[in-house]
Amino acid sequence: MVGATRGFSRYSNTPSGGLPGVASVGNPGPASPTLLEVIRGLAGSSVETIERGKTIFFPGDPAERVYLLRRGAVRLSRVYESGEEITVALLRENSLFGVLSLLTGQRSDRFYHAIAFTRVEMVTAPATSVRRAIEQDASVGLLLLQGLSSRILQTETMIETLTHRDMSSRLVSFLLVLCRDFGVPGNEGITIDLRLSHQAIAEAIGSTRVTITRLLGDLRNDGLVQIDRKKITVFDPIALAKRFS
Amino acid sequence: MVGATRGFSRYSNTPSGGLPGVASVGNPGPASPTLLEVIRGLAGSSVETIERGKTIFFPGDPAERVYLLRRGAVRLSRVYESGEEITVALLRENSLFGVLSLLTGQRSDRFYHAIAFTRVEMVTAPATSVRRAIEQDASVGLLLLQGLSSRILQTETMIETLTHRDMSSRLVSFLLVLCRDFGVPGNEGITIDLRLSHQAIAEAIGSTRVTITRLLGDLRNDGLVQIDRKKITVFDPIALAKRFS
DNA sequence: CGAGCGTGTCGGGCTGGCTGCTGATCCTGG
DNA sequence: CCAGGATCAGCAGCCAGCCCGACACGCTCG
Repeated sequence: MVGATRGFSRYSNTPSGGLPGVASVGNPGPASPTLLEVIRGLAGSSVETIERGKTIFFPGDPAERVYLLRRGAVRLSRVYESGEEITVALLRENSLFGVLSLLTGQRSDRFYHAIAFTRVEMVTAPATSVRRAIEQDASVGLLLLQGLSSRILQTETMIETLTHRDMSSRLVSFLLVLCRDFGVPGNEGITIDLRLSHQAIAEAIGSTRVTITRLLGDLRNDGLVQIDRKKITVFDPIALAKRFS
Repeated sequence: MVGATRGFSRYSNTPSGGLPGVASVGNPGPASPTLLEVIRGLAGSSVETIERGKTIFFPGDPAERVYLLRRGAVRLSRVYESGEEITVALLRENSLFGVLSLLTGQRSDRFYHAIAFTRVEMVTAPATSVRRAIEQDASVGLLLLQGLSSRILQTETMIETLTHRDMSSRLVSFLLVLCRDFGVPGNEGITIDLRLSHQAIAEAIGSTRVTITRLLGDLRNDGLVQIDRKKITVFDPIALAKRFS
């Protein structure tokens, strides 16, 4: 009951995928340029294509560029010496990342590992150019601000997901987040446009591969989701949301 | 071993409390104004003092103001119909919140509950004024951007905390975060300047009151922390970090 | 076509959530 | 300043959810 309302409101608030007003960061209006266009126009900017699985930056690399994801998904993760790896964020299109470099002028190094989770197209520019551009054209600052606000809201949603006590709720909540960020509507539900291994899901929600296999199996047996070649289709997000315990 | 290095590096990176360059958002230099001064100067801004436990905004309230926390701590939480409440963020001084209102012009409502966790002093201004100010003076945009970047890093640290699988690690990690954000050094360690009930901790890390009581008791018995009138003192953060499992 | 990764399954063991209760501490109003 | 209520802390016992380790099978991509 509780969970149902919870999940329902989350989903129903996002008919076009996103928190109210959040998804549309990239198109502030017909007249003004988009964030993408702005960044592409900066000194030292470049457009890059990265293959699935390749690293964008390593922990320890100097943080001097800002990135805007144009197409695909990027995984930000923390790697431990044990080899264990946890996912801190799965970035969707139009997400801004590498913002560490925007902080006070002093040098700092990346502490996350950014890898292309799918084939990725992104635009990148030196932080110094970005700062200069803001000083010259205030609307750039506003665009960036909107981009970052959107990131904060996404991250907070993820925190909500992670504070669920039982894994089943966590998984369901995570799937709904993925629908919001990576879902493409089809005639039999929403398909999450990512090739997700159970291991990858486990690393994102703090569980283990075996548990994810079991829980996903349960959801499938109950006719709530379908999995085909690592792509998950959620038949009915509202029904799925009822699975909150 | 793994955990030791992990915790150590986190703490040793933050001698003055904060990620590198993160804490100093409020003072970009002697010449330029601080974010605080800027916001206070905006049309429609006000300085407010809120007593511990009072609400700053409710879910459902229209999101039209931006807040900068000047003194004290604010808890952002999600309330469910069951009465259960989870903490999405514990904001420290100089944190910017209410950023939802900065997103695209369209109306939107708050979906979190913001309450004063301690007695709070904050500065607030209408989002429209903020937007106008950015257009007039680009350095305002830069300051806000730094504020938000800092928030993102904090939030991501919290996600890291929450993906630890065992509660003991989660608690330890959370205590270290609190030391970073609310710690005041004393002659026998770092004291977290918040009156935290076990329930409050549980709501922040997705556990239960009873478990927190037990784990905190263990830490105390092992001489790692001390608790006096709900204030927690961490004797040696580095030793505490060794408690990661 | 073979190697490697990903998926599905089983059992054993333990962590941690849940319930119920008691005593301590804090807060408030008379 | 005290009394009484409310919140908080601590303890124990029960039970299940989930981690761990191990193994077999299937898919996929070189």
